Amino acid sequence: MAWDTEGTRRRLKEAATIEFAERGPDGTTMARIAERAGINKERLYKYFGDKQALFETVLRDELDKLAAGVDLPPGGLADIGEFAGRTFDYHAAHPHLARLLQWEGLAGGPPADEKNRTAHYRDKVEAFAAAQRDGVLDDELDPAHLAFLIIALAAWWFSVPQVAYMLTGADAADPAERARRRAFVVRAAERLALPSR
Amino acid sequence: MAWDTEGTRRRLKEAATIEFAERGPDGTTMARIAERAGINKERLYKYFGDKQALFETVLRDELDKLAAGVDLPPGGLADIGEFAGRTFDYHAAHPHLARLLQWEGLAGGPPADEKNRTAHYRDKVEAFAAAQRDGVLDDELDPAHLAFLIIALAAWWFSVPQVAYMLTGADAADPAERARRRAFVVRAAERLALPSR
DNA sequence: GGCCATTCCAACGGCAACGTTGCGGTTGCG
DNA sequence: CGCAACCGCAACGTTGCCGTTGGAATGGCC
Repeated sequence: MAWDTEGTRRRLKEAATIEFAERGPDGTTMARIAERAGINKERLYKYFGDKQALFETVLRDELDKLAAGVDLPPGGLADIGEFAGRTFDYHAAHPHLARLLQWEGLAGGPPADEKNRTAHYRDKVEAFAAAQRDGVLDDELDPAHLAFLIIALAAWWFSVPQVAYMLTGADAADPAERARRRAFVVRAAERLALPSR
Repeated sequence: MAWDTEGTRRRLKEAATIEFAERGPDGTTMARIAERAGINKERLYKYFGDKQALFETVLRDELDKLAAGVDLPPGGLADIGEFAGRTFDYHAAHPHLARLLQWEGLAGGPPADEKNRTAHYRDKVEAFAAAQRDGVLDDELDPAHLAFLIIALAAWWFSVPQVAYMLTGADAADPAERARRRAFVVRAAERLALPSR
């Protein structure tokens, strides 16, 4: 077998992503990550340093993927409902992310990769503000707060799934229910952000 | 000093609530809880059994307090904005609760005290449905989904505070910012749920 | 072949946490 | 008074994890 250091690194990181998302930083053990990856534990330390550093690497990577994975819809923010729907879809397809973000929020401490993320969010807020100036979004709303709550509509389902289950009585894994939830998110975003009719 | 078994029980539970909310089930140690309460660790086991049982007791208690703490506003659900605002206020005043709910959600597993909570939520959904029949809320929206997202508007801030900070650039502890956020939540709930103008 | 980087493996020391136990002292109560 | 329940304290055995280390095997490269 040829050397494949990049593959080893990737396999370790994927295993770490799954384990961290599932059990959180405290509940995860380095031994389990290595076991899942089928690679010796000692490699983890050579590649990523200690557990804290590994967690931050994982989180940063997943955030990069999110930024790359949710584009603005064709119509731009005028199609705010579709933007919210796509964010919902991304979370549904990548449940890791919401969980990692929550572990981070619960851990307290300063956010990982703060500078890049802040810059990214500033761009997003600016896009909302521009859409307001263009009149496609209601301009009476603070753009940062608005962007934050649009994300809330899409992400909250995955944040407290047990509450969603008890309220709706429906299984989140059921495609029909997921479609209903997505449609609701789309309409909610439109009612929230579009100019008053 | 007279016996005060109810007092020691309460002090242990309060300490456990703080520790669990802060560090989560995994990060919390029984010794720390006992230390915070100023009571010997051994008492914890006599009163509450093991760590898992203690966590469930704490969570159930906090949920009871929430149910008792957020009433409907005077105008009922016609004043949907105020209802959302009060939910926001409750979370701001009791940051424990949102954190405990998240730890529970992340832990997976079946929800604690499921039967009572489901019944409670069913009542809430029924109240939303009744308000729709009365025409004070838009009747095109599924009441369970609507109730869920109204909660999202109020609670999301406390779920990922690090994201709120990076997006708004404002300190959540600042009273002015909190007032702005609350006002925004009120308006958002109204736009979401009131009949189309 | 000679050299080096990568990988695996097994084991280690150190430490922190869980849950339990034994014992002596204290309080209520019949 | 006598007994049972409550409480504090210290220590215990066990388990599990972290992060490291020494050594050996393997694959690439000159």
